[in-house]
Amino acid sequence: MLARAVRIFEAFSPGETTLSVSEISRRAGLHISTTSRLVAELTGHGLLSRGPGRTVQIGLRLWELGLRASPTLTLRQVALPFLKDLTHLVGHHAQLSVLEGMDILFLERLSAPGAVVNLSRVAGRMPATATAPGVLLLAHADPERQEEALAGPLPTYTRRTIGDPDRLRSALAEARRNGFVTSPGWVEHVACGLAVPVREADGSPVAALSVIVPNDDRVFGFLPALRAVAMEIGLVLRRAHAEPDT
Amino acid sequence: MLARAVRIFEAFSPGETTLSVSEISRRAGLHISTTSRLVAELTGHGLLSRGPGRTVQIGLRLWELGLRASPTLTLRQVALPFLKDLTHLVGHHAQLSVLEGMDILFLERLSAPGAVVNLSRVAGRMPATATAPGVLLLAHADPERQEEALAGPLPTYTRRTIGDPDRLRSALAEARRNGFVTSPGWVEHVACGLAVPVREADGSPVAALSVIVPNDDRVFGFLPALRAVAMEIGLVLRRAHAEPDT
DNA sequence: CAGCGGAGTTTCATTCGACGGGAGTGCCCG
DNA sequence: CGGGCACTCCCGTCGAATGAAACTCCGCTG
Repeated sequence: MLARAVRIFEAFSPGETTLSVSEISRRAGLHISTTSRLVAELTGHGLLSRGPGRTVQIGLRLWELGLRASPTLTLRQVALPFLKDLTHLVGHHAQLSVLEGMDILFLERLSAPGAVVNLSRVAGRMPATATAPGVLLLAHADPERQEEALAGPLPTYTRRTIGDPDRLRSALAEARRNGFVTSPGWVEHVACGLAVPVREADGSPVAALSVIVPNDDRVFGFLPALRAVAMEIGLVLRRAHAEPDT
Repeated sequence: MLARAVRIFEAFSPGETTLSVSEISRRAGLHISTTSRLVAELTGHGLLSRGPGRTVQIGLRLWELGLRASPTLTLRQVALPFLKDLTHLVGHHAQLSVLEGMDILFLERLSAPGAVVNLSRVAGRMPATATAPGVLLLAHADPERQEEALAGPLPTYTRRTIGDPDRLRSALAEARRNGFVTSPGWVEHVACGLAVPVREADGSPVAALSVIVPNDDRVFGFLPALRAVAMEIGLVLRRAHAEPDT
């Protein structure tokens, strides 16, 4: 069954890339014989692969399929050089992310040496309401999704993370008004995020461009540059959309 | 069934990232009602997603799962800054690839503006025997895999691509002797590949580092730099392997 | 060295869910 | 307006997934 296979994949987390069969069966809540059989089958398709000893890891084929045809690829490809420049400019982290359910999903993240702490990872998730790009994208999402966020739990990292619905509501309104979001100390006391939207041809935000910098009063100084880069990425994106490939 | 789901994923190619349900059913050779049901189910899991109109595309979740825990991620992450430098140095393309079956699979590819033509893509495949990194990695693979390559068909791009087993055999031997492979005009007449191995702690090559440059007599001039970079990637890789994460 | 226990795979009867024919729905185009 | 197409839904049949249990292969321990 398909759902079981997905459960198996989800047993792997960014921290633990290799697991044993019994470990998988425990995490996925599957019978061990089922797990064994499914792992064998998935391995046959290259979606999983066996490492040294009895370990199992995600297979190259899954990576290949996921990357090959995803609409994400274009976005990432287009944004990469801009992110590079941005990283140099701010001297810390630059990241590109999209909204997935109630989480923010990081498509790409570049860091300069000696940058402030940053919990995000490429292909990693964080609760949308706890991050600058998350609040920004949520502010432009369907009203129903916003309601869901307001109704749901609001996980916090520090005392400054948005913890109650009222504060979230005003943060969303402010995000729409300003066109950007800052997250001073939301995740780490010493760090501050700054996020702006990357817009498609129709004006709807498809992704967030953000930087993580030290949490001091120089944060807003990066805003103009960030906006300019986001605008440019949008431009190139629309051009790439019009005439695919190269 | 699982095999069917994989067939569906494989219906998507790098060129065509969005398909209709009937198109998928045709390519995957599945009954349309089966396809419809499976697509719906896969969409539910986020492995596929529906675009505008009735189009279907690869879902973000597949990308996420594939990227999140793959051993590839470390390799790519480590190599990325080195590839960037290399791209600047040679002024054309730099790529990182691994051997998958009889194909070479490109993990990362960076290009300088105005570079020579290059058919490769990130997450794309090419026949191993037709490329420099492919022949290099094949030369260090199990003997049985080499035999399979020698026995199998040898697809060619130009008249200079390796087309017969004898030439392949001597190319493999030469690759082992030299520790590098050049591919003058194998894929495009005007371009030449140059590939060296990236080695693990035990000395076995895990990937190939290669550049694509114009097909003239300056090709060998890049060899020392390429070797130095490959060595350094291997070094960092071993360190990252010893103490995971950061 | 025998005996234990945990991990993994294989076997097999049961049953559950996938399959695909066919009907139904909405859409485009003549 | 009516035929054709793309897609989804429904449902009886049947095949394939499931999980208990048996079996194998370790490494440990008394």
